[in-house]
Amino acid sequence: MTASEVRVRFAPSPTGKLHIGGARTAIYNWAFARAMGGTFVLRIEDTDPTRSTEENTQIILRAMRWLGLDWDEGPEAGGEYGPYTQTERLDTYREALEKLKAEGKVYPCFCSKEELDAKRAAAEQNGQAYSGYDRTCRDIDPEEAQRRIDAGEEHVWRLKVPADHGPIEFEDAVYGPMQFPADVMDDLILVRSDGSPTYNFAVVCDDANMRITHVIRGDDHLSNTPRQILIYEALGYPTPTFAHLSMILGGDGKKLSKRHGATSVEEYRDRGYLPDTMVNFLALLGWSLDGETTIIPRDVLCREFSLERITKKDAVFDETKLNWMNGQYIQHMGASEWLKAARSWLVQAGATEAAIDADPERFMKMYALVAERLQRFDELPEKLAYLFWGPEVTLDEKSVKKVLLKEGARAEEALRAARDIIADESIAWECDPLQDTVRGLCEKLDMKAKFVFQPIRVAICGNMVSPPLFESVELMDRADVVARIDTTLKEVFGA
RNA sequence: GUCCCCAUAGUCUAGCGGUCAGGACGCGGCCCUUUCAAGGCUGAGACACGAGUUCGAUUCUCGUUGGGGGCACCA
Repeated sequence: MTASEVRVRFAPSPTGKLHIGGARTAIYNWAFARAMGGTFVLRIEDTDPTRSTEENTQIILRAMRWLGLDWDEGPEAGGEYGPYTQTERLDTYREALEKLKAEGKVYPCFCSKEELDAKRAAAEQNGQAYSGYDRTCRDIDPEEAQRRIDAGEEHVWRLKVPADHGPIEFEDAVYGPMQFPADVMDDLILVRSDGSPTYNFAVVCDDANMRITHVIRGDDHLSNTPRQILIYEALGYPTPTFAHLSMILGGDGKKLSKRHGATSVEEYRDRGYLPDTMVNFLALLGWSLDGETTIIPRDVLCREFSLERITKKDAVFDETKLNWMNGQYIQHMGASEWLKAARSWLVQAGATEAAIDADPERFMKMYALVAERLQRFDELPEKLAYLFWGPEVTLDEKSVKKVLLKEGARAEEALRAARDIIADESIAWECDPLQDTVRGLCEKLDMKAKFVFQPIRVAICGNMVSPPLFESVELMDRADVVARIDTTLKEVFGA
């Protein structure tokens, strides 16, 4: 490893599913690592035992894999800086604490959470700003402190922020120069009374020990950064480059939450969005290639991604555009890829697994029917169900009225003539010959194509709106199609 | 309350002192057409406001307004 190698990490806490915002953070880290020829580390931050679960960890890993965000180091992948789960790194935090104790950079604090809450509440009552911990325990005599610890008194360990510390400055790769007055930094807790590390402490230890060079994370951590820099300084570690990402908001401009509908990656997967779509779309929420290009395949993203082109502004997650983009990806994915992705939805439409396995060619032809008509795969079952009706047909009442029963139209006449063409075994059971013959029929009857094709469509597909007619017919069984027309003729016109 | 951040059409964005303020989604119209789509052409639509700096501000500075985030023994 060279000293200049880029190392980034995505560090979700397994307290829920992989959120849209988290996914984008992951994508940026991943894309940046790839673009820089660096290393992408995945780390599980499970120091909150009350909210972290193994199940959530698995859900997150699954979502990452589904998105195609492969990590070079992390759970299951291993790596020389492991383990990659915080609860397995507790000894490293203990070590760091011991080091700080030895150097007198931390002190035990015996104030209870209740006391502190009360102080905070009182300050707010009096209309005063609560300016952090009042440092009551900072000046307790070390020997007395040790006596109280030995006596088993409950305590946390706080960072002794140097009294003469000037403003904390750093250069954010997205926001530019940042400056925070040091006096607003209180002596934050590093280790809880149960001995577990707090988030800020654990992150700094891990990022330093894992040699992370660029911390790319959500905007909500911007105010945490000066605190963390204080910890880096106390520990004597070099600070990484920070890059903070603006938030992703819901349509109402508020933070994305359950109220806005789907918020997790797996929900989007279940509604029939493609991973390529999600990566492309999320990448563009706060980053642009050139301001012009909107379809950006992952290999291009991995080549061109740069921190410089990340936006500072919060972005609203607009599902309309996501739908459009997914449609674009479906349109260009090709038949065999499509069949893989569409499989479960085809089964919902009425196909059987066995039928798909027996004749994949036939099913791949269905791609042409919907390639330009699908935005999400969950639209597929309804759109293609008619292909699997066999000899049955379910007639849409409105379509029957408008197309077959419209006054003055010669729908019945056209349909009966078409029925004989379709039933004619001498005409090959293929789209073109069938379609051409029906076109000829239009001329013979001196009717506009529309008035001939639409009745046929309704009789076979049950609806005046459907994918291309004879391309569909070709994929069905001749006897079935004829049976459907006969049924329609009987139900609509009698006889 | 306090600290920090942000501000180009409904949405995602380009712009980095002089542009007809560009692209994409969505919306309207036209073309194509056996339906629906897709596609092509086309139209409407934006620099939050107010002061500066400057020959000239969307762009630089300050303020106002609006929005967002942090201020935990959560991450």
